[in-house]
Amino acid sequence: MSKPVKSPPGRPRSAQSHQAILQAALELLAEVGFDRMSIDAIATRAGVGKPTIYRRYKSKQELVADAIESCRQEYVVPDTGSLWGDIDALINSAAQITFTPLGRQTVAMMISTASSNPQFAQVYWTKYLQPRRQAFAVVFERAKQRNEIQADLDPDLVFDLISGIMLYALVFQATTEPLEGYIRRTLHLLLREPPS
Amino acid sequence: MSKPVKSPPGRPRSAQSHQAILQAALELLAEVGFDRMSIDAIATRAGVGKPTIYRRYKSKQELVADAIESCRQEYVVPDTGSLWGDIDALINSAAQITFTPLGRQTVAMMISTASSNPQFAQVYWTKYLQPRRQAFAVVFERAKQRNEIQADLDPDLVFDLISGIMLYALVFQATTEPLEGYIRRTLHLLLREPPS
Amino acid sequence: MSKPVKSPPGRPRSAQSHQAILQAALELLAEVGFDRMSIDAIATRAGVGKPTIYRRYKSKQELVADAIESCRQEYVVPDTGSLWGDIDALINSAAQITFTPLGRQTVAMMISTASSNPQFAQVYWTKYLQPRRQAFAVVFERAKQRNEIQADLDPDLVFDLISGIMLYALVFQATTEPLEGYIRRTLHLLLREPPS
Amino acid sequence: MSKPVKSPPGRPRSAQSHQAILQAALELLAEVGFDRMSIDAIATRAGVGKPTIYRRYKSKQELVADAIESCRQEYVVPDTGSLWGDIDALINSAAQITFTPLGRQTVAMMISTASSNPQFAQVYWTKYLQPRRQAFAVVFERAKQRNEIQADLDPDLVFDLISGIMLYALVFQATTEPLEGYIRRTLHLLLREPPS
DNA sequence: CGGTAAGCGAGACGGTACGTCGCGTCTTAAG
DNA sequence: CTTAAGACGCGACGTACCGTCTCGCTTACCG
Repeated sequence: MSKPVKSPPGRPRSAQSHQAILQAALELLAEVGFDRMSIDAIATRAGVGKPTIYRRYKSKQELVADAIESCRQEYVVPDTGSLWGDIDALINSAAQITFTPLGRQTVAMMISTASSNPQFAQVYWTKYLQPRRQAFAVVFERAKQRNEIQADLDPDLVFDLISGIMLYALVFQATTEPLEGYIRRTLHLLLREPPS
Repeated sequence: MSKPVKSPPGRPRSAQSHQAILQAALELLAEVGFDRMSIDAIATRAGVGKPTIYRRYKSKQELVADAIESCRQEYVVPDTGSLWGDIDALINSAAQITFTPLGRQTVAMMISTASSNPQFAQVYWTKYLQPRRQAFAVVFERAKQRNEIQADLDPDLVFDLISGIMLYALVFQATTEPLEGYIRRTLHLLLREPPS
Repeated sequence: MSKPVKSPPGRPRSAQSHQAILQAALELLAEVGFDRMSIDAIATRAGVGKPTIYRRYKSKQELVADAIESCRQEYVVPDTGSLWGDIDALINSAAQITFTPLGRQTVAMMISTASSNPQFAQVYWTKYLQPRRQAFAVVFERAKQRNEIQADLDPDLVFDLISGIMLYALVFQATTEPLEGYIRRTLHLLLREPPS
Repeated sequence: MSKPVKSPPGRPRSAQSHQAILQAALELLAEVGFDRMSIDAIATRAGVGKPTIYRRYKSKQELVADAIESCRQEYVVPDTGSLWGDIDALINSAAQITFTPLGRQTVAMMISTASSNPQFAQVYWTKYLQPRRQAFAVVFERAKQRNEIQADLDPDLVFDLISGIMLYALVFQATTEPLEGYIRRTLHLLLREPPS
């Protein structure tokens, strides 16, 4: 059989260009940051025309949001059998994503965009934080069943506190103590355990 | 002995222009935000030539940093006689500064600048957060003497957690519950009191 | 063999913009003169962005040179049947071009540019003076055949003298006698006729 | 009666600064030309403040005019005993002044300024050309008395023609034959002598 | 001889124009 | 009908000079 698919004239590169654009955007985001990254540069590096980008995204923010979104890895709720094991896994996972040049840029862009363009923060919240918050709730539920923590402890509040302190450490990186200890001390305080 | 500092030759820089520039920068920052604010617009509103701005600041960030810096008001440690009274005063003070268009822009700019220009975050930390952290320690010390809280509670950790949660709320403003209650619940949790 | 000239890729430059730029440049040149004419003003009047101008011309001089070049009209050798008739036609033609605001600006720019940018004068010479010089030679040849002038009179030298005196009158306009009489007296002298 | 003019109160203007300004102006005029020469550069090179320049001259043109004026050397009517000897002396004198970078700039500036600022050309005419025109008339008068030329030859017209042709040659330097021969041929033609 | 008024170098001032860069859109030719 | 290429109108950028002004200091004269 010869090719029966007579696809509409000329769209074969679509996926390829798409990937090249996202790749170039991510590279440049990590290299020079959001502000200094130009659409022209992305197009050139991706070997793509500017309209090809604008056909897909209305703005730089949209493009970058999608680029960041595209490289999110599979997310699984850890289940190591103990509360602290699960927590370590969650924190490591978050730290690996956040405390890199790309992660910093992501957060920076999101924050600086947030006031003028709240839906961008919304996207980040929904796509990224929400699942982790729910995962955290699952971890907490298991811990409660194991009697590792009190039954009335609000997992969302704890999660938000941890997220906040990570954000805080991200911003004032050089001026605060190492992040790990910070988070550990916080959790011990919240869980009413003596620091180990 | 006379002062060793000699006034430099030439016409001194106009303090009046300086003020006008800072004023215009703050106004525009609050009105349109950092990104949409042009140096031309600042110069025009301040009734000043562009070079007069560039003579003082190498970049928009430097200018805005100085503008923000210039409008920090006097800071006093509250002493209402009770822990929660003091805390309310501190939180209100922080909220008044942070949860305004100008405050949001300040934080946004600071964060987006932080990775490429860490000393900017450093300045914010030193000039703004540090004093409040110390004030918080004083308030805690008084509360401990009144036996309102446990003696081993680390005020810095609590302060950083509160700061973090405020930052978090600032970024994800629309997606979380109202800030006040959030902070109150957090503090009750940390201070091991039942929510009132 | 096919044409070796390939049309370059991308959107071609707009002939419409090109015309508008030249038109605006000529207008402003005549209105305010070369020095007081800004590229911004040209762009605005032409309804065109500044980069569109700079894409075509590296400097104001280049632009103006092209603008002037673009409005050179068709040139025909006069043939009135008598030497003086032809000469009158030539001089009138030259005067109409030169002794106008635009003409003055043209010559002024050319001269002030000449030392730093000799090829500009070269262009003017080749495109404008050369044809007239040749026309003058033709007129002279006809006059010689009619025995109106001596056979050994060098038309180029006479032409250059006339051109020189016109230039001289252009520069020192207010301080010399009216041009027409000047040129007439000169020609009578050169042609060894008594002034009529 | 002694001088009724009272010297004005206050510190008199420094002759030294004056000289330095003129010197710097001439150097820069020859080096970079009128347009690319900035008052700032003149002030810096002269080791002088800008107001010191503006106190003396209202504009760049005025300054440059004075600078050029200041370096005019003594002018004497040649009297070699023969017409052609005198003419050679006059032409050499003119050529020495005109066909140098500084001379070209002078003429260029004058011409480009002439239309917007005719009095500048007027100054050049009065201070520079007028004396030479008169000298030329004297030389002609002597030649007529020696019967070297016809009595009815108008020295002013001849002078203007020579001036014009020199101007012409200055502008179209590269495109015409060497100046000397040109002028000689012209004169022979005007004086009705066969070219020697 | 001491006051004083103008000149001095330096350089900041409000402006204007410069030439460049990036935006997001439009227009080609090629496939 | 999409692509790569690239020109378009727009507008902000940061720089260079303009001509004026304000400093703190001479410097020469005049009372």
